[in-house]
Amino acid sequence: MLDIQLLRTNLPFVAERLALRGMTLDTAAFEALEAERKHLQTQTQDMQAKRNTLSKQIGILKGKGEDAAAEMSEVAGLGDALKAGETALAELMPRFDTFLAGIPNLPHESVPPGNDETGNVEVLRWGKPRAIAVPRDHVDLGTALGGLDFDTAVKITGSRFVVMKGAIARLHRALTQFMLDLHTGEHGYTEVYTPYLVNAESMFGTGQLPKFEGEQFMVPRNDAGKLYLIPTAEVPVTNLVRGEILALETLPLKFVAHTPCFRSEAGSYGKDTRGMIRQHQFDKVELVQMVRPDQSWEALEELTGHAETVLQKLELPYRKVALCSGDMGFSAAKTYDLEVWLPAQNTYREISSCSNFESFQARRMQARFRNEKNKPELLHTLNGSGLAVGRTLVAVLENYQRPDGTVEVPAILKPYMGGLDVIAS
RNA sequence: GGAGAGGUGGCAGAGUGGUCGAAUGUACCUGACUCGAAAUCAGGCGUAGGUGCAAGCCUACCGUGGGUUCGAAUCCCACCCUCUCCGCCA
Repeated sequence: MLDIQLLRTNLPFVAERLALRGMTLDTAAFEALEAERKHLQTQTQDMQAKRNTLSKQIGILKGKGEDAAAEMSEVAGLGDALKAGETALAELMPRFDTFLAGIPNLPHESVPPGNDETGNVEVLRWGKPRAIAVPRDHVDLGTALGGLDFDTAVKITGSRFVVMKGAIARLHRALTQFMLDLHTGEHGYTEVYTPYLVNAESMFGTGQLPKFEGEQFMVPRNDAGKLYLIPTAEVPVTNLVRGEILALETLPLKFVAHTPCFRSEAGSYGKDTRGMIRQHQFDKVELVQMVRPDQSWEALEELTGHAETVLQKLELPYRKVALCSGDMGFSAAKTYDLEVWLPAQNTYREISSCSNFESFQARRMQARFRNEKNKPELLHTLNGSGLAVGRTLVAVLENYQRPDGTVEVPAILKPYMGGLDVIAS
């Protein structure tokens, strides 16, 4: 959520930055809402103040045993207008809030302008793709090795799920373990285990609600609420600090969590229908930081570097891309994507997305810290995949394949694989 | 699933219709005393929003949502959550 004061004081600036995202801010609608709000609020608050004063006088008079009829009739005269004002305000504010909650974050100055993914800017390339004469894709490799089974997943659930077996299931677990150990051991993150079902407030806090409810798996629960399967660990982990006021010396907070992620709309456009690239359920190791505002840009570079380290240690070629203004997610001020080399697709594919949200999520969550002046101030939040485990598995299978269809185990993973060198059927 | 207790400020804990945004304690901040510290004493100390150049003033908030009333933390209704015990259970 943007700072309401920014819209009030500098609406043209906000509209201009949003236009970079391809979003047209309805400034006339905002100005109309704001005018109505201002009028209703001041008018209603004046009446409330009057009522409060009179009611206090009535209390004092009655306490002394004196007659309060004059005050009683005066406050009675307020009755209808006051109620009408309160009702109108109660009707207006949710509309105001919905309008505000539906506005995406402003892109940072350093974000390259652009309308879609073609405007993204490559920042660096790391590693050199291995020469593979006729690369097979992970579906062929994994199925032949008996470790990936899409047909059985269709039987027990439906499309866009997978069953893993044997050494490949273990490889999947090894990748997870390796990533968690790296981030906790070398990058200073604290491991957390969180719920995989969250309430609507948490989904609102990180920006998935109200705009993207259709992309979520929702679980009906009771009349008062429903729960959502997390689309990313970002949701429960960032919400750890929702409604909190943290002490300055506890910052920065750095958390890493391994969770499954559930996305309902993944693949609804018929993209990546084959294989594990786009699934309704996938595992991810997520990095989350809560930092002081003056340190968040430094933190984005650092956090992205932590994700890159995973790829480097796995010796997987990748490139780092700065997303352009039109391709960023709703809540982000700036995003780097890491794209891993997939030989069978002969291209780089997204495997991590690292973003600085500045105060956008913190404002929705009222997540603050006490600054040097002892005043509550909004935190900045960041997160990034470190990495998406399913896609990392795909990358390992495809990049480490051998001509005979077996797959070499990356050196760094061997301890996690019981010393296994090669995955064969 | 059954029975009971309870949700008030960072924490603890008063408050059952009227100057209550809320006593008191504790934590924290400032000052005094001290060579310094502890102890002690004095003062300060919620959040969000509105309005104003500012000082300030105003509104809302005592789990959530309704209701009664001139006036609700306090009374009524519904819901949510937490804790304890029993049952069931990985």
